[in-house]
Amino acid sequence: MRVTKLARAGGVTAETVRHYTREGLLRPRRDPRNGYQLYDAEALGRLRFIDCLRSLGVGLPEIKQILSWADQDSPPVVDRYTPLADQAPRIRSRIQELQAIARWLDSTIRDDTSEAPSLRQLIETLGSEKSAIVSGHQ
Amino acid sequence: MRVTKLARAGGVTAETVRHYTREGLLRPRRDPRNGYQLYDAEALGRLRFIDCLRSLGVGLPEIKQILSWADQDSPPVVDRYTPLADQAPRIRSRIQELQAIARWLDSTIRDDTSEAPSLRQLIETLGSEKSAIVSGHQ
DNA sequence: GGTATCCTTGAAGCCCACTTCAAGGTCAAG
DNA sequence: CTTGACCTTGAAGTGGGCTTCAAGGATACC
Repeated sequence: MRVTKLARAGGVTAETVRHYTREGLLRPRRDPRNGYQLYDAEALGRLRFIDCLRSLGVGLPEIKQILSWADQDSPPVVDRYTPLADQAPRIRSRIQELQAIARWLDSTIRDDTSEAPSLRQLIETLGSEKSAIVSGHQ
Repeated sequence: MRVTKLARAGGVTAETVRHYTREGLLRPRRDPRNGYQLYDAEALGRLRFIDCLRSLGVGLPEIKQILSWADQDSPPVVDRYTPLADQAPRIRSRIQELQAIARWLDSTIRDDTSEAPSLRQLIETLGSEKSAIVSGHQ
């Protein structure tokens, strides 16, 4: 598929896909007839992977490195040293928090009787999940 | 608690907390003796809430508005019109994807026998989750 | 065969969430 | 009573991830 199609499938703009491609995070085939960039199914996986890591605050250069490990199916030993490893607890609490938000959205959106919890209550919940004390920055 | 303590609890830098405070997303009490900003437990919830929305690409002004609704416990009718509402599907697929990554990390980190799935396989998974076709940008 | 939509490139520009700076005041420990 | 770790402010600076621009070719539709 071409750039716009991939972009739509991945929920980003075509410009973003081009950007990742220029930066070498995506490596499309070329259509020899016109020089168009052609992305396969794996590219969508990469794109989603990139988007997830970005959402965790990982920078493009670091992501590029991780992807290059994937490309060469590098030794698992190295994997343990990945920037991902120390992200693990952060990812887990992020999941918890997003789930809390998703649950809240569910009840708020489809509960016409307005028996749903208030936004204030959701926020209170987020403050008291055991998972919060995950160092991270600095 | 004071700024640094909140920052650590929330997994961000003190500067970030100050920034949010300047922008009006957090509204701490003041210690009348010295002018220090004092944050209560709810502030942690707000901070985590902000961080989650940021990770979904929501901008600070929009988040500020959402928080102001929480402050005045605004009518649930309005809630349906929130920028959050159309984020719902995106949040759900993001959860799926993060879970896939977390599972992969689990098996990779603690599986010394290196029977764990490869990074390549994880990425493949991310490309074929039904959840991917969530419009989003632009 | 026009015209609207897509594609290419590198370079330049922009946005905005933070960071840093500068110039101080507070506080606890020793 | 000094050292070091914290806190305050507004203003200015930075970084990086996109976006846009400019100039041009390909494709697709009617």
